[in-house]
Amino acid sequence: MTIYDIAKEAGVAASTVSRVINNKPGIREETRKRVRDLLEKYHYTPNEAARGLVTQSSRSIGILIEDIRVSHHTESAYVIEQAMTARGYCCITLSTGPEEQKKREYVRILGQRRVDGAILIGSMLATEAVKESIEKHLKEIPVAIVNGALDLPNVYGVLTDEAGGIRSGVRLMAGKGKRKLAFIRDSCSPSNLEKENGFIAGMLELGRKREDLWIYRETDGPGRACGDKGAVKPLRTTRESLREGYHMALKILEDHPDVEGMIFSIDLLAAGGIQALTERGVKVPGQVAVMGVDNTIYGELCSPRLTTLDNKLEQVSAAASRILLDALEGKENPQKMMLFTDIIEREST
Amino acid sequence: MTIYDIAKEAGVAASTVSRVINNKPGIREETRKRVRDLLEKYHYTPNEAARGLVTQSSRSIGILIEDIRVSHHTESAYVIEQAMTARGYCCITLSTGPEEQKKREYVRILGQRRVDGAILIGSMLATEAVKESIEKHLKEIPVAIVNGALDLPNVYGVLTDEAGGIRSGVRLMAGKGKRKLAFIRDSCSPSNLEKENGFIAGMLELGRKREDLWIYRETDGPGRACGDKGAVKPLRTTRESLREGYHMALKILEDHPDVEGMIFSIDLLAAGGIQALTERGVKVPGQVAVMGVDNTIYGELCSPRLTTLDNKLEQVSAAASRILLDALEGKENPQKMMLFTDIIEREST
DNA sequence: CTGTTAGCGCATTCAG
DNA sequence: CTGAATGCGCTAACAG
Repeated sequence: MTIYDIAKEAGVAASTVSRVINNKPGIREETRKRVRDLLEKYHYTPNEAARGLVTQSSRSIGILIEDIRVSHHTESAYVIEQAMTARGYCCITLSTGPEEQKKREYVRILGQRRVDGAILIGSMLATEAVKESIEKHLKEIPVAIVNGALDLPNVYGVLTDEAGGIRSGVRLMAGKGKRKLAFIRDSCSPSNLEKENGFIAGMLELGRKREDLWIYRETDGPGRACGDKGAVKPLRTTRESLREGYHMALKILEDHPDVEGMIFSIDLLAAGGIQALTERGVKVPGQVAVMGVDNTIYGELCSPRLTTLDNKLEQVSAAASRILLDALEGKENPQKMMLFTDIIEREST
Repeated sequence: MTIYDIAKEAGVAASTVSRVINNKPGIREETRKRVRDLLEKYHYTPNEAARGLVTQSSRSIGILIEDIRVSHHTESAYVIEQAMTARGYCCITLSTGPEEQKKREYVRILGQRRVDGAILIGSMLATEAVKESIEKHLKEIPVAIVNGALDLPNVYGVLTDEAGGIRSGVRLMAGKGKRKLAFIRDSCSPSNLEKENGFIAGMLELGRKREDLWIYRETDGPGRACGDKGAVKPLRTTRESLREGYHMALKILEDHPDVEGMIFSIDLLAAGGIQALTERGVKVPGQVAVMGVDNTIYGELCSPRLTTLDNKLEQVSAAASRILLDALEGKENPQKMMLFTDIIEREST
């Protein structure tokens, strides 16, 4: 069913049908009704591809996400999708996985679909490979990054002060007499490196020496340094993260039996850590205080309930959506902005 | 950058460029190389909209999901997206929300985008409104439903035996001497009604009378019966579900202090229930056994760890993807199939 | 107020 | 082996 079929049956020209569909003025009410009735009768819906070809706009935006199963990324995608759908845009969501080559390829696919704009969720997507691919394939359209930034004229970055937040976390623990702290992070995303920097800054403030800090990076496997080109890390499921946190906590307990606090880069790791500590009979927070990041539901499920750094992902996502929509309408915004984090204090500190 | 631009610079016709792009035979290797180099030079990527217009295929499939934030739906979307992307299909994912009108509309949007196939995630999408909309807008393409079914010639349903699973759960509890059981469900999705039926069947087996069963349906709000047309339930966040489980457990404890077991329709509610029981000093599972459904990570986070009905969502999703891909290639499959559930027994029973 | 014409970018005939 | 012509379904000038 095309506008020509409708036009023929209505006894008008295709352009008239088009005008009716798009609510353009200058059609006699009688004609309009006749066409409308046929449209309804055949459940006609315009072909977006054809429409996009002539209007040079797909009315769609692309969302790139490293792993759709990570709950805080999903929350972000939800906020963005709601905002975009409300404005008539369709969202093409692609899970890239951790491989740089795939990230590159998926940026290209968005270009191929001629999306009107794109949003990248998570700092793991703010890589050199992605940057190059954006320059090649998404040069003409606005791109926003949630919790990341890339130095390109058409790319907007919305960040949060995670470093400052973690430093506050260190102070919080220190204020409770916990000064022997460990920091544990999973991947080496820019965001996690920021958190690590915050930890270092906080510990330096406490008078600790840089080389004595207890910083645990997740095992990247043998012979693969973090940031190694071509290092293909498989995607980790939530269950694996939980277990990883569990083992990390045990390892720290072994290395430093006098540890007084653990700050994990994400809630899920922290939840695993709490499970390990509890199982070992270590009191949380009496003996060891624990803190996570992201303010996810995981922190409310474990017991004791987890103190966490709320990095305002929802607000960041909303900001990124708004900035993208603004850009789509020609409105300008600063290329880079930062929101501030909050510590949600619960029972684990 | 179009094939014409490339063609002009290469000194060939557009059709030659098209042949090179699509790896068609019958081009001199020399010409092919010349064109390839230009394609590479300009980072050319064919316009999918134009291509789709002539090939009558968008190489995309639509995914409808009620709420992308619900973790087991997201897991499902992930599996599907992986399967589809591997075959060169793009996924257009839309969160419908609970309103029937929106579900209807989003089916139409998929039609408008001329998706080659569609997958609906969750039994909440197997409604009359969706059925009508599919008949209007997706009549020609294959549709698969994850954990649901709809009686339409082009719609495939993949279900799990949740009723049987819950009945087994009842037996499991009875086997441990817990015979005074309550069932609690959140929404009135077909899937939840199935679970309720399983509970009823199990309790009847235990010799209980149908009218004496302790079945708690979530408060739909004043004056809104479950299944009420036009009842607009707001989407509930995971946090609200957790709290709801908490309050439900308290209410049951009040109504029936002698309760010995609680079966919740989803893990998250059960996790909230466990929190309430623990807070009240009720031993789990000593005094009250608890069970959830979905085998999500939530069940591994709460303590004691939750016994749950694994409804094999991942397998169901994989099956739905495969069936859709088969249909896209003209291969036939039964219209309706069922997988079987397993109980994962942990500490709460 | 409505019809005619052209063209969006591409794949696919059919000639040559 | 390659080019010219056609049309996918639609919108947007431009006429009338």
